[in-house]
Amino acid sequence: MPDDMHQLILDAATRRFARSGVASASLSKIAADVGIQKPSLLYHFRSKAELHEAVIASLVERWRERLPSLLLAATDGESRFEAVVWEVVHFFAEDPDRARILLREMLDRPEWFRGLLVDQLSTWMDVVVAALRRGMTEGTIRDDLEPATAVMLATQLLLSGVATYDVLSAFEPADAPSTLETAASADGVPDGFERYLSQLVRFAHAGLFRDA
Amino acid sequence: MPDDMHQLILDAATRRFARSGVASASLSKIAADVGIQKPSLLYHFRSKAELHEAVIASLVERWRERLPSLLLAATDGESRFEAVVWEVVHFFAEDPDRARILLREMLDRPEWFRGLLVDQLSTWMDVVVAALRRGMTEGTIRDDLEPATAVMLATQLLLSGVATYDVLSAFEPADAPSTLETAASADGVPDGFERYLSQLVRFAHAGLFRDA
DNA sequence: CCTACCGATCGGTAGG
DNA sequence: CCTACCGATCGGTAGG
Repeated sequence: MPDDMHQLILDAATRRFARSGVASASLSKIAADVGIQKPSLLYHFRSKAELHEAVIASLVERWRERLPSLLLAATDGESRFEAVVWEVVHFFAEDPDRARILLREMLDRPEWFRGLLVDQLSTWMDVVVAALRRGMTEGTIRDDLEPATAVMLATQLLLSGVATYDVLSAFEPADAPSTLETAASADGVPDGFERYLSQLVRFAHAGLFRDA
Repeated sequence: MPDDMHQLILDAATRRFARSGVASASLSKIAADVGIQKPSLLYHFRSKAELHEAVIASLVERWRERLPSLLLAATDGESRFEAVVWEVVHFFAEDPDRARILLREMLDRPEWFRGLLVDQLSTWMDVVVAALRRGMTEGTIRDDLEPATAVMLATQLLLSGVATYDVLSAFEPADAPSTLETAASADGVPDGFERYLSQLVRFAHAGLFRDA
């Protein structure tokens, strides 16, 4: 883990791509982050385009690892959609750079991203839409929204809400009961961020569900 | 209007900045868009940084022009928040590049953007939050969300929903009743986009309001 | 994994 | 508004 140069480069590139964008992130700086020279980086990844693809592929792969639990959460009994929403928000919140990279790709290559969605998300979308339609006939889901559109909007809210937390928290009440501004809860997520996430989920929830 | 080179450059830069990001948009290409050479552009704007600032300032100025009607919509009687939401969504929808530029700034310079929000939006936020609190006591507004957070989330949903429409519409039903895929309604907004916008507004609405 | 180097492109300046 | 040019940095290659 600590000495797999391939993985170290991938992680550094992910960070740089997320914060500066792919075009503005230079191979020299990514190499410097892991303590090597640029030509050495280009031995592991033959071009910047290949490194870019690898970063995206790694992100997509981690999403696919999570899909089974997402589908389970979507199809089981009780509070199924709430479970899905929490799965999605945790996927982004455990590394906000994921959300930032995806948001940048949406802006940089919209048609490409659209194709990625159709390839990677169609199955998941079918399952979720079917469950939403059941919820509509049961009266738990709002029936004034196109199901697929509602899913996309809810996901976009979670994704962009996590990606831009640093900005959106500008007007958060500062009456945090924590003793340090860097106070973190058990799982390493800062207190303020966690409170924000629960509001994010509640907002997305309201977009899909009828009031209890 | 058509021969004001200063404005032509601003418009071209806005477009390039929105689609490629500031760092990746080159002054040469912006100059070429308006039919001049790069040194000629640098006569109108002394540096790329100055051009960047001018694009942002123009966007902020257009937002400030819209503020009065926003505050009116927020404080008048009946369906006040719905009017505000429509004002905001129209501000972005009439030129989605506005939303794209703002979203990129949030990713590129989060602390700077946070400061901009505090400077430019505090007054507006105070008015809207006060109105939201009244709505909570009246029972029309959901009371399980921090008002300022709810406003930020709703705005972020509208902004990022418009900015990434090309992506998020991937699963939109294609059963449009229009005769052409480029069919546009009276005000020049394509049919599919307009239907999407109304879903966007409905979703944001649900995040703020209780069910009727 | 390195040093040394390539052509292309960047933002910006000189000078007219 | 232009041509001509600057140093810096980019992605990538040669060669070891």
